[in-house]
Amino acid sequence: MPEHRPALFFEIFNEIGIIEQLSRARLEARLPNGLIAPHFAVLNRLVRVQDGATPIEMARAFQVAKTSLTHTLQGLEARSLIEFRPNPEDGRSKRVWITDAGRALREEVIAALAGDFQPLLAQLDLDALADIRPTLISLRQALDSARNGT
Amino acid sequence: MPEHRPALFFEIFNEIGIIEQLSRARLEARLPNGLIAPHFAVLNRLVRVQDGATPIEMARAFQVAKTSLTHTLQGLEARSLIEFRPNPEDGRSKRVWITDAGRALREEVIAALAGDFQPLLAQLDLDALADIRPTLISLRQALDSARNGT
DNA sequence: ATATTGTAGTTCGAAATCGAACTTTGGGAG
DNA sequence: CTCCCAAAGTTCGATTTCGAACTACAATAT
Repeated sequence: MPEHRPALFFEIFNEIGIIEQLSRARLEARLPNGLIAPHFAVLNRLVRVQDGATPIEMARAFQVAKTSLTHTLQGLEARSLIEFRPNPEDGRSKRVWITDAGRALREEVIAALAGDFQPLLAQLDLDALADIRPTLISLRQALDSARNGT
Repeated sequence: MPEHRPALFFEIFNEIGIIEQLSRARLEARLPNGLIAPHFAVLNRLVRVQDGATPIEMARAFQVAKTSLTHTLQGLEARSLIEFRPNPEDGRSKRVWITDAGRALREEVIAALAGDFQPLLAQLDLDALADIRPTLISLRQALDSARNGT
């Protein structure tokens, strides 16, 4: 059987797809009203990576169309979870800042999720979970760099 | 620092989310016209798991709303990649069968993807990739069973 | 200086997804 | 047999996502 290797890729990507779907469903179950995963991803990135980022930077980081991000940001701004300020260095662009309400919401959601994941700790081998992290990072980097032609 | 563990979950889910996005983009780059990942997922399941499955079975397997699957199946049927037949055992339901054209398309896409992933083989440790498979399966199962109250 | 080309962001129309409501059929309870 | 509730699937309206076209500003070339 010469084609074991492609099958491995498919199986891994298949499992990853299912896990993504289930974990996203859990996240969205903890978000209020009309907020979904992409809204949370924006708040999270502003806190963890860069507050004051431009929309185009985030669209590239998330690999989504910039029009999709426009819509997501409008939803967050309408709820006063972020605010826009002009970019003094470039008249074309804005910068996005998280508000106190945005920070508070993010904290609440993370606390709720930590509780949700508590039962999983009993079922899972945490060392094994920690062990797969470097391989996932390598896989992500390989997919990401190949996208740019490396 | 008492809160290392939740952070591990978040990092893992974050990497998995990015990998899912990048791999989905690669798949969709190989699909014709108006077909996207969910269409391919249906063809794949009919071949690998069960040809002649009912729509409701697939909706549950994919964890999507049944209305979404209705729409996906309509797109596949319009292109003659699947066909519906009545279910003799239950007048309410249909059964879904893949056509020869559907099988052929799936084969072509898989062959193209195998070529796309070829360069990744050089960058990745395949043994490490094989090693994370059982842990991913455990994680998926833990998320899945907890959904049903286990 | 001025013209050309490129970039940030929005608007618009099409397709995808979902929840709610509805239709049709199955499976009991009496 | 009839009535009632559950399940399979569709339709409908709202939200999300995307690509194409557009506006406004920046950067570069000549």
